Order: sequence, then C-alpha cells, then structure tokens
Amino acid sequence: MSKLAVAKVILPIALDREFDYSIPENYTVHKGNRVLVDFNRKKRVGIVVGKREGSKIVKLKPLLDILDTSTVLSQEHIKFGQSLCEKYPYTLGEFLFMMLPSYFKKPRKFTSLTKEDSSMAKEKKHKPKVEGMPIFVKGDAFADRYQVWKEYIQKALRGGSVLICFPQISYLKAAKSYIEKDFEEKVCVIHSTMGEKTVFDSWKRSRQSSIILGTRVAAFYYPQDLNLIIVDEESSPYYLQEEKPFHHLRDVAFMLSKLKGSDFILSGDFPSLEAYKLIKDKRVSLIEVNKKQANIKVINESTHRKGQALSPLLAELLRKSVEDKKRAVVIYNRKGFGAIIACNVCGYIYKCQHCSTFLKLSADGKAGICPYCNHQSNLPPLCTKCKNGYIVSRGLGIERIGLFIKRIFPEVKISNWNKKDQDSAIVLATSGILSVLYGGEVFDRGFVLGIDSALSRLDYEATFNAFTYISRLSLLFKESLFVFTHNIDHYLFRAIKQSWQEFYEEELALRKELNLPPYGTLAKITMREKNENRLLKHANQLYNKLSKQGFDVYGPLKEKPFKLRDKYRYTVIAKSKKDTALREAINQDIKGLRSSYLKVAALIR
DNA sequence: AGCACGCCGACT
DNA sequence: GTCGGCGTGCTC
Repeated sequence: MSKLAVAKVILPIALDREFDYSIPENYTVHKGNRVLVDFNRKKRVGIVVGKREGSKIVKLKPLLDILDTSTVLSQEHIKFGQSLCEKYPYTLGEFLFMMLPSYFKKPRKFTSLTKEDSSMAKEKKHKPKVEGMPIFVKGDAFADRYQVWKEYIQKALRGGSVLICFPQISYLKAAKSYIEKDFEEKVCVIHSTMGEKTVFDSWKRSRQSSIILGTRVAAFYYPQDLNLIIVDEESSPYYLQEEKPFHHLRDVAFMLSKLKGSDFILSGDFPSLEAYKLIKDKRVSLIEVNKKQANIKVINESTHRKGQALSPLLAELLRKSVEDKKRAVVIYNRKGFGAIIACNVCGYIYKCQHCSTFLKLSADGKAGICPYCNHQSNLPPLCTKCKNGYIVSRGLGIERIGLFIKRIFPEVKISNWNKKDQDSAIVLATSGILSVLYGGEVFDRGFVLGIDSALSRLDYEATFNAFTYISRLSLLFKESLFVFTHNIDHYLFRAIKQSWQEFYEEELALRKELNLPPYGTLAKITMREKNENRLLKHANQLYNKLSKQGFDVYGPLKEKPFKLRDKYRYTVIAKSKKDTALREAINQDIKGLRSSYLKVAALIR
C-alpha cells in the first residue's frame, strides 16, 4: 500500500458515509475545510472531516480545489454534528451543511478576512461558565425577562459571544429594539428569510464577541467563543423543525451548551412541559418575574347552533364593550376571508389537482390557491360543474368575521391588529397579535373564537397548546379574555381557571401514564409515495417491524392532507420508554425501507 | 439522495 | 418500435 495522503470528505447528501479523495501534493488541507470534488460525475462542495494515509479504494479521485484558507468549521463543529447524528436519524452531511450559511454551499473561495478568524482554527478554551445550573426565566412580558437576562449577557460578553433564539421573526424584531438600546454595536441578526449575502455578512460579523439574535437556524451557526445561550419563548411549537433534518431547538441548544460548557437560559411566559419537568426535577432553576393575574371567562355556547354567522353572545358582549368605550379584540386564528372556494349555485367545492385539499382564494381574489403546495389555478368565470353559478369564497376567516361585525355595528371603527389605527373600538386579530406582548401593548377586552377546532385535533399536545395560547392571550387584556366554546365539558376549561402549575402537574401525570414525552420517547414516521396501495403495504410493513421489536405502535394513520404534491402519506407512530433503543430501531428500519419511490422521514422526540 | 441502467408492459 | 414506470446498484 502506498502512503498516499487522503482526505475524508462529507457531502451534503442523505448518505451516512464519508468518501476518500487523494490530496494533491501541492495542497494543504485541514479538517473543517471546504473542498471541491468530483462526485458521481458532478462537481460538489464537500467538507473534510479527517485525513488518513492510503485508502481501501483503489481508484481515488483527487481533490479539485481547497475552497477555504481558514477553517470554516472547527473540529468541535464536526463533533457537534456527530452528536446530532446520534440523536436524530439524519446524516453528518445534512447537519454540517446546516452549520454553514448557504453562501458556502456554492464553490466560492473564502479567504480569512481578519486575524481574529484564525482564533477559530486554534480552538482555544474560552472563559469558564458563570452559572452552575441552567435557569428558566419566567415572565409575562419580554421586557421583564430581558431585565433578568441582561446581567448574564453582560457577564458572558466579557469572555465571548451570546446567542439568543426566538421562535418567530416578528418576536425577534420586537426584541431587537430592546436589546439594541443596551448593546447596539454587538448585535447581529440571523434568520432564514434574510437572503444569502445578508446571512453571510452577519455570520462573518458574529464570529467574535457579539450578540447573535436569531431564529432556530442561528444555533447551528454558533461562534467558537459562545458563552451563553438563551432560548426565548421556549415552549413555542416553531422550535420544532418539521422537515428534515427534524430537530427541536430546545434539545439542540441544550446539547450545544453542554458541548461548549456555556451558560444556558430558557425563558418565556409559560414553560413547555419538558422544561417544567426539568424544573421539577431540580435540573433547571426557576426565576419568576412579574406574574400577571389572568382573568379568563369561558362562554358556554352549547345552547347555540354551530355555524351561525356570528354568535349572539359575542354580539351582545361586543355591544357592551362599545357602550363602555372599551377597546375590544376579536381573535380567530385564520387569516383571510375563508378556508374554501365553492360554487354559489351547486355548492361544488374546488380542490387542488395535486393534493387532497380545498383551494382557497388567493390574496388578489383572482385565483384558487392550495394552502399546502401553493399551486395556483385560474378560476373559471362560471362553475365548471353546473355551468350556472359563480365561484365564491366560503368558510370562516378573520376578515369574514370582521364583515359580520361591521354589519351589526356599522358606525363602529373596526381595524386589523397590525394596522396603524390605534383608536379602533374593535380590533380583529389572528394569533399574530401575540407578538405585541413584546411591545407590551394592552387592550381592554378580548374574545377568542374557534378554540374548539384546535381542541378537536388528534394531537396529544392539543390541550396543552390551547392552554398556553389562551393564557398568553389573556396577558394582553386589562380586564378580561372571553373564550367561546361549544364544548364546555372539556377539561381545558376547568384547567384555565386553576393556577398554571396545577394544570402542568395534571398534564404531566397524564403524559406519564400514557408514556408520552417528556416521560417516553415518541417517534412519528411519515412515508410518502405516488401509489396509494403500495404505500399502505409499506406502512404496514414498518408497523409490523416496530411492533415485533416490542414498541407501542399506532397506525398507519392518514396524514393531513392525505395527498400532498401528488404523493399519498401515511404515518406510523411508535412509543417507548427506552429512548436509545427506539432511535436505533428506527434508524435501522427506515434504512431497509428506502427506495427511489418511497420517501421516509422520522420525527423523534 | 440522485441518477444511470435495464427490464417490461402498453400503445400510436 | 418507443415511451414511461419502477427496481437495482453505485457514488471515493
């Protein structure tokens, strides 16, 4: 065997394998460098994760180019990627390329700009952590939580950088204005809608002693001198990435803080059950600031017919609010006029050609648009079925509710929450209004509609999510929040009158009994393919495999929507007390199922 | 994952 | 003939 210098290269594909390439004699390569290689007759950007002498492969291709003069990913980044692979059934290639701004995914040369950059390569040890245990900062308003963080941020900045994650861009923007008042020159913003060049510039700026404000993608771009991680609105469902590589930011941030030895702060108005359990088990300490007394009133509508234009009880309460000269907010969590489009004569409902979904009216009102695949279809002037009627938007959206209200109160000023009209007596809102919690704006009375449909979802987190949704909304109102339901016996409506801890304890007990997270591990495996029957066969196969291995298995269940972009989708759910056993089994089982027509994705938590 | 290659049934 | 769906194997 010749003593040939060989680089082990990882490529951004769903193959958990490294590929050997020979290093030409005049090249110097380091671990963490990006390189250009010929892979399967195509030029691709890869990352060098190791070197060796010689290879088992006889016909090695050479590296075509070294793209970085300084290492873009440290050894520690690679290690972090490897630990992510252990936790989630995805490849090192998929995770490593998440740690790089997309600017680096193209074969662009990158030259180290400042001498500070070289500190990345040296991987020097940074300051030891300040706190012992992670903390949870619980506070209703962002401003209150931030006051607690501030001291930690100042301390951490002395020896390095701070990463603060927000679930949504609207929250991030609201928080940015606060934080910039204190740390203006240090703030860098990174989120996924920013555009390649802007992310790249922020990434460069954030390599040393900065405060990175970002959405969940920013955690993967962490700098070498990271000293403190803060996850705000920690219980937000936006932290769960529902496409591959699936992950939950809370877990990713936790792993990162352990790896870096950095301080860790979870924060929010209401913790997730996962965080609450950590607090309960004394693995996270709780700091509670400025608790507001919520005033929630449940309105029983069970004596009224469902589907009425506007609930008479709501109309009555709104009239009273207007009379009392109070500012009322009507909250319904669906944007636009309605959910579907249909013929006004024969009632035919228009569906997407590629999905089992109903089309909704596009924003300009001229086309039918699929809410899942975004496919647009032109609307015929007359209904294609009966050739007799017009196509109209049907179903309920916040704008239609607004029309109903306008009809009852023609002289009252009504506006949308995100418009500037600050003096409206009635404000229309979707859940987006929660971002004003960051600004601290307060209305008088709130009216929540449509909570029943959130509760009817087949989802073990539905009640918990509805609880935090209502509790959070209640913080916006000086007087009270009215919640309308046809389902008054649901335990949620008893729970929201108790203290949050009581509800959390009850919900935890339920999870424990059912072996659900945070007590057990839950895996949701979704499979999709064009042929419905064959897909069902495959889904049953997976079901049998998992149940033979002794896991609690459910399904196959039809995903919603069942057909998406011309592919049918089934889900199999598996539960286990043994976390690693389940993860390993799924890793194995889905490998055996992969083929060119069957796509498998697994969400494990 | 992507893609080339090869097999086979369907159809102008 | 040839087009397209789909199984298999390979990537340093």
